[in-house]
This record gives sequence, structure tokens and C-alpha cells, in this order.
Amino acid sequence: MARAGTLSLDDLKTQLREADLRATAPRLAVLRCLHDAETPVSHAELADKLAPEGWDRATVYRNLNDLTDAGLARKRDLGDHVWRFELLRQTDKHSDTHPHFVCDECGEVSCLPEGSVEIKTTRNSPVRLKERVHEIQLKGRCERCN
Amino acid sequence: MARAGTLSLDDLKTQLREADLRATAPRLAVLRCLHDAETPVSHAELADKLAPEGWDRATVYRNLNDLTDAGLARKRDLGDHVWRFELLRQTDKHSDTHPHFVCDECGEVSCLPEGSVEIKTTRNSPVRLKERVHEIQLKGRCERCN
DNA sequence: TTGCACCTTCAACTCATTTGCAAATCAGCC
DNA sequence: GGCTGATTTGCAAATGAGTTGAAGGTGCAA
Repeated sequence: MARAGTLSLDDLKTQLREADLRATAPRLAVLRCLHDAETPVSHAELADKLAPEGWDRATVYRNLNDLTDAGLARKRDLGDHVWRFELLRQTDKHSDTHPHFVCDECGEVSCLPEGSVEIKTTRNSPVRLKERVHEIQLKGRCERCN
Repeated sequence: MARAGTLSLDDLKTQLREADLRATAPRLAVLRCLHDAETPVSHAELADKLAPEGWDRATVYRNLNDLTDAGLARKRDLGDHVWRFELLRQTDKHSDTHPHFVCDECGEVSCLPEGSVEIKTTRNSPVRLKERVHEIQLKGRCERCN
């Protein structure tokens, strides 16, 4: 997942306000973490990261859900029963189907570039398969666990 | 999920014993329900269904996990954070790497022809991605649920 | 038929997530 | 900048899916 460069505090505030959310300190912290994350992040990871800064778990939860409801982030379960949150980038908002690679040894999730997996239409494949798919998941062993 | 016809009690018992599990009454009840199910079933659904017959929730849980550990069933999360169990049919036990399409509405899993999904090596994708992947899963709405 | 390892049951427990509510904070307005 | 009402936060307590321990019951190989 390409980062849109480093965003200033004001950029983040603007992003929140455009989504009709108040720009509160914990909200900004959550948003910043999601921006910095290379891969989808679980609530627990985020809460642990933000606890030292003094933010409450419940607040992190609520904000994660607020961001999701507001359409800034997306919440998904990569098959391991853990909610992971991922920022929806501007460029993604319409057709974000970049694939995820899930390591079934360590559980690490990584994002693959959009287009790195191609769905082909073959004689035997269901019609309009490509349009119906909204998530592509590859499972295997990550480099580290191999 | 196609049904393999109606199985007799003895068939079910044999199935369990072949998996090194004792054929106990609650176990048989769970197995029968899974056989009868058209789509993956959650623990809660199964527990509710079996409670009137007198079986304990914990027993249903343990059996569901036992069947899964024994390789008779499979446990998956359709993206709604609910574990659903489905019987592994003989024909599912194949080891090739054809992709699966999972309907996140009804949970139906269908097999796609091998080669209908191509993993491309792009500039940004991790090296040797293709060799590391041993399962490809596409998620979306199946034709029926659409 | 018997022995015992495997199972079931029930209640108590864990742990992620949610909720209620008083106090704190934000944003628009003077 | 200070004021005000609506939103948000922080804390603690509630919820609920899923798990576990212990004691008694049962399938099944010998």
C-alpha cells in the first residue's frame, strides 16, 4: 500500500472534518496510526500502541468504528477472526481491491499492489466473476516464516 | 454444497471412527446436522438446534472443534466475525491450488478452474510470491445472492 | 464383562468489545 | 479571547462468544 506521503496535522484535521467528524486528539492519533500503517491493523495493536500516549482502549475502539462509519477506513476480517482496519485512500475509494497476503504461520498480513493478481475469464469460470469479487486473499508462508 | 445423499447412522459412526473419534450420541448429532446443512453453520445456530435434544452448548463447541481438528470439518469466518463450520467432503480434500470463491452472504464455497486467477510478478510485489501462496480465496456475492 | 481413556455436563471463567454516564473537549458565535 | 451546546472521552461495569476444570458417565477394545 503506497503511502500518500507524510500528512501534516492540518491535513488530518481536514480529512476528519470533511467526513463530518470532530478533530479530537485521540481521533487524530488513531488516524495518524492508520496512515502510518503499511498493512491492516487490528484494534489490539492500535490500542497497545496508543495506550502509552494515554488514550483509552474504548476510545480507540469507538474511533476506529467512527472512521469506518464515516467511510475513511474499512474494517475486515482476513479469516483469522480479528478485525483489522485499513485506511481507505482517495484513489481506492471506488475500486479498492488490492489483494492481501496472509501468513498462516505468524498471521502477518501484507498488502499487495493492486493488479498483482489477475482474474481471468476462462471457459469454465462463472460469468462476471471479476465484477463480483470484492476481496482477494492469498494465503501461505511469509518470507520470514519460510 | 452438494449433499452426498442421506447417510445412515452407521455411515456416520464409521466416518467418526475413521477419524479416530468415538461415536458418541452428541457427536453424531453434530455430524448429522453438518451433513444436513446446505451452507456453513455457526456454533450458535447448531447449539440452538441441538439444545432441545438435550445437548450442552459446551459439548457442541467441543465437538465442532474436534471434528475440525480431525479434518472432517472446516471452520471459517465469512467476514462477519462468526465462525461457521462446514463438513469437508471427500471431493474437497484435493490438494491442487485452484482458487475458491466464497460468498460472504450465504457462505457457499465454489471451486474455480485452476488458472482462472493469475499471480503476476510486478515491480512491487514480494519476490517469489507465487511459490509461497498455497491458497487463493476470492470473496464476494455469489450469483444466487446477488 | 470389564477397565479406562475419552466424553459430557455444568458452572465458572476469559477476554474482546460495547455501553452508561459524568466530566472534558471541540467548534461556532459573540 | 471567552461562552455554550453538542460531541467525545475516560472509566468502570456490562455483555456475550467461546473456553476450561472437575467430576461423573460412556464407548469400545480386549
